[in-house]
Amino acid sequence: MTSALIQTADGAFTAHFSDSGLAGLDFPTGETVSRTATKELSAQWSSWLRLTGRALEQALAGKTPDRLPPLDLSSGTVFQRRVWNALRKIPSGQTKSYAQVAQSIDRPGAVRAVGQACGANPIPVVIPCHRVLAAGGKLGGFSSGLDWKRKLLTREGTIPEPD
DNA sequence: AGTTCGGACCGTT
DNA sequence: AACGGTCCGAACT
Repeated sequence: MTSALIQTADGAFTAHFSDSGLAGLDFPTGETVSRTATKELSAQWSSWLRLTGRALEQALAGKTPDRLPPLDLSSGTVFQRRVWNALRKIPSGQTKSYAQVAQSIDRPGAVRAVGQACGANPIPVVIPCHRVLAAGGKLGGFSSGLDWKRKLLTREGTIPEPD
């Protein structure tokens, strides 16, 4: 497992890689993060890092990444992975409510649990947890800050309701 | 139209 | 046993 910084116009994201792929992505924070120098990364990791960087840039621009590194979602429970998979099927420019996501994975009653699972998403932006809104088009929550949620949605052409 | 409240729902710690 | 990135209906303002 290693971590590396990805510079973007929106700040420095931190990507975490396991042996099987991209395992985590952190929003920019002020803190300095321990990282492995890019030149020391294995060929595999630096290749994934490039793919992640490209994908992230595109996603931040509101586009759908044309290619992704392999994702390592093994940290999640079965239920969570099911939710995350459902999230990946929401195209840019579209949104779903927590209830709709719950239905799409055949657990109509697990609305709140879906919310939890979204919050546990290890790879935000790339796995578009921001495209899930509360009922009635209201913004709902976002663990890493509603500003991000608004910003991402706006770039995708989705006009978020004021509140 | 907007708000507040209460209960029901389900996976996770 | 308690907590959520929820939802819905009821009862208010």
